[in-house]
Amino acid sequence: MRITLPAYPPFSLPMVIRSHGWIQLAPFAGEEPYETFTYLDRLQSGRVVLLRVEPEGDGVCVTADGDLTEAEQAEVADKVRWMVGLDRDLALFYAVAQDEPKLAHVIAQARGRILRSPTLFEDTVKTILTTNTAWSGTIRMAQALVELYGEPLPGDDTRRAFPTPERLAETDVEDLRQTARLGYRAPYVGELARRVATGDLDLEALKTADLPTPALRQELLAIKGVGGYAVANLLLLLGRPDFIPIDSYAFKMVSNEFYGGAPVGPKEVEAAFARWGEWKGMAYWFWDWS
DNA sequence: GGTAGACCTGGACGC
DNA sequence: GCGTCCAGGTCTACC
Repeated sequence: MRITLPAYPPFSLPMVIRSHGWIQLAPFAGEEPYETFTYLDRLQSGRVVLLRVEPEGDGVCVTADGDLTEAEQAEVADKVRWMVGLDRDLALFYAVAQDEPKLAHVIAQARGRILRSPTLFEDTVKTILTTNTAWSGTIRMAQALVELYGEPLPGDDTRRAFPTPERLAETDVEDLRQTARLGYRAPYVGELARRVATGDLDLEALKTADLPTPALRQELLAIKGVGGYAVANLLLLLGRPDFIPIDSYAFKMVSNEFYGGAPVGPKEVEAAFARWGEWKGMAYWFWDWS
C-alpha cells in the first residue's frame, strides 16, 4: 500500500519529526538526522501495520506492507494527516513571528508543526510519562508499555503497537507500577485508560472540539496526573498554544535568556513571553535560545 | 489562594 | 556493592 498526501504549505517533514522528543518514544522509530520515521499502528480492524512516512513533493507518502482495505487506507491517511499536521495553516503564527529575530528561523525552515501520536489518548499517556522524571525515564516507560501490552506486528514480535485503552484498563495497576515501572504514575494511567475504555471520557473528540481553550484546558486538567505543565503540553499538541509548558527546563532557559542567570519562577517565564499572547506557547517552543 | 510534603525511579556520588 | 542524595511535576492536606 502506498498513499500520497499533500500538505498545507510551507511544510517540512524533517522539521516536524525534530520538533520534540516524541520520535524517540515507541512505537515511533527513526534514525538521526530524522528525515523520515516509522510508526507501528493498530488499526480499528485489529490489523497491526508498520507505517513508513517519507517526504514526497510538497507533502508525504505513507507505505505499508500488504493490501489494505479502502476503510483501512482512509484510516491511515486520517491518522498521518493528524500526526504530522498536514492540514495546519500557520500563516497567523508566521505573521506575528516575522519581525522577531529569535523566531525568524520558523518561517525560513517551515517549522511550527509538532509531531503527534495518532490518538490523544496516547499523547496524554506519554505526557504523563514525561512528568517528574528524566527523559530517559520517559523513553523507558513508553517502551515498557508497548513491549508489555502492545499488539505485535505479525511475523515480528520485536515491534508492537501502543496499547489500546481497553488493554491498559484491564491491566492491574500494580502490574503497571512494578512490571512497567511507571511508579506512582500507574494509577493515573490506569484510571485514564478506564475512563476512555468505558466511554466516560471521549478524548479523541477533544481533538476537533469547538470548545474555547479555557474550557478545553479544564477538561484536560480534570485528568488525574495532568497538571499545569502537562495541560500546556497537550494544548500545544492540539494547536492551542495559549499556555507555556513550564518545567525545570523552562526555568533554566528563561533565566539565562531574559534574567541574566538569576533564579526565576512561573511568573517570570510567563512575563518573558506575555507579548506573544495566544501564540506564547509556540513562541516559547520554537524560540532560538542563546 | 498559597504552601509543604509525599509520591517513585534512575543516576550520580561517596564510602 | 551498598547507602544516600537529588532531579523531575502533580496531588492532597492544611493554613
